[in-house]
Amino acid sequence: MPTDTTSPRASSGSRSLEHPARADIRLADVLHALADPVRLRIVCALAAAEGELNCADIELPVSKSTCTHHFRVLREHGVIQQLYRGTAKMNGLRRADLEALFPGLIDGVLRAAELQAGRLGQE
Amino acid sequence: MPTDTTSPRASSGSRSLEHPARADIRLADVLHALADPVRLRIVCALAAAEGELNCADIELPVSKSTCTHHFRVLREHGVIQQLYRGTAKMNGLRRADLEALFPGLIDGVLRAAELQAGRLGQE
DNA sequence: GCACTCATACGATAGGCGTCGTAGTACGGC
DNA sequence: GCCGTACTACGACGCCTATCGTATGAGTGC
Repeated sequence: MPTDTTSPRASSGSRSLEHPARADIRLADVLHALADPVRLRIVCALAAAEGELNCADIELPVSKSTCTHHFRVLREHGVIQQLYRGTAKMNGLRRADLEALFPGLIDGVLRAAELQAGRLGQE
Repeated sequence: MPTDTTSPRASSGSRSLEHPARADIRLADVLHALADPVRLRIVCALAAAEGELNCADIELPVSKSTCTHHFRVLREHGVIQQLYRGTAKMNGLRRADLEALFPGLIDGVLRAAELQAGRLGQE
């Protein structure tokens, strides 16, 4: 990054990432973000954790690069928030924003995912 | 249809279309089906109509072919049901199936779509 | 300072999807 | 029987996306 000489304090765990504002989150985008099995799994894990999770804390059947890609999709579509903390990147659901925009939607999806997992698991 | 001599009553509105069984409907597929603005519009219109709608009864900003494509996606992913009635094809939401599989999900999505429409409309 | 780890960026690839136009098929009415 | 209407099938096009491997940057600990 040759041109970035303007921010000398870019370190100390504050490499910041772009997130859409609450008002810019679109339903179709959120649904699209949730429509991938891998991402659905990520969201379920984050919801279950209730707190923040390291990227590597979620076991996924894809490579590291692909994992990064999915996290980015979720972030850019307003589903999760990410921030750096030292060497790790913590991820969390944007529950409050999503609930404000689409009340009940996320819980419905999470519940549906659980139900389906149970159904498919024991059949 | 040269080989179809087995069903003498194939007319009278019974060209039948393939629908997935309730047990074969997957959450990710449903979300994917709903993740397109055009399809979201179709689903909202069908939900508002409460009954069955002709394909052409829903105004869409796409060509006829594309329209057919979107209806097919919705049907093959288990979101709507379609059946021929004479020259027209009637469409209806598979509310009961979806509600049984993913309780509250569809209503959540529909409500979210309404809220967003209101928000975007008057801003 | 150096090595290690975490995560990213970039390039490449293959497949899917949304879009359209055109040609074709099924029904119903004249 | 013929035509108009409603929808479909098929092929094409461009874009987006999921996937990967490799190279790179940021931070931690020795």
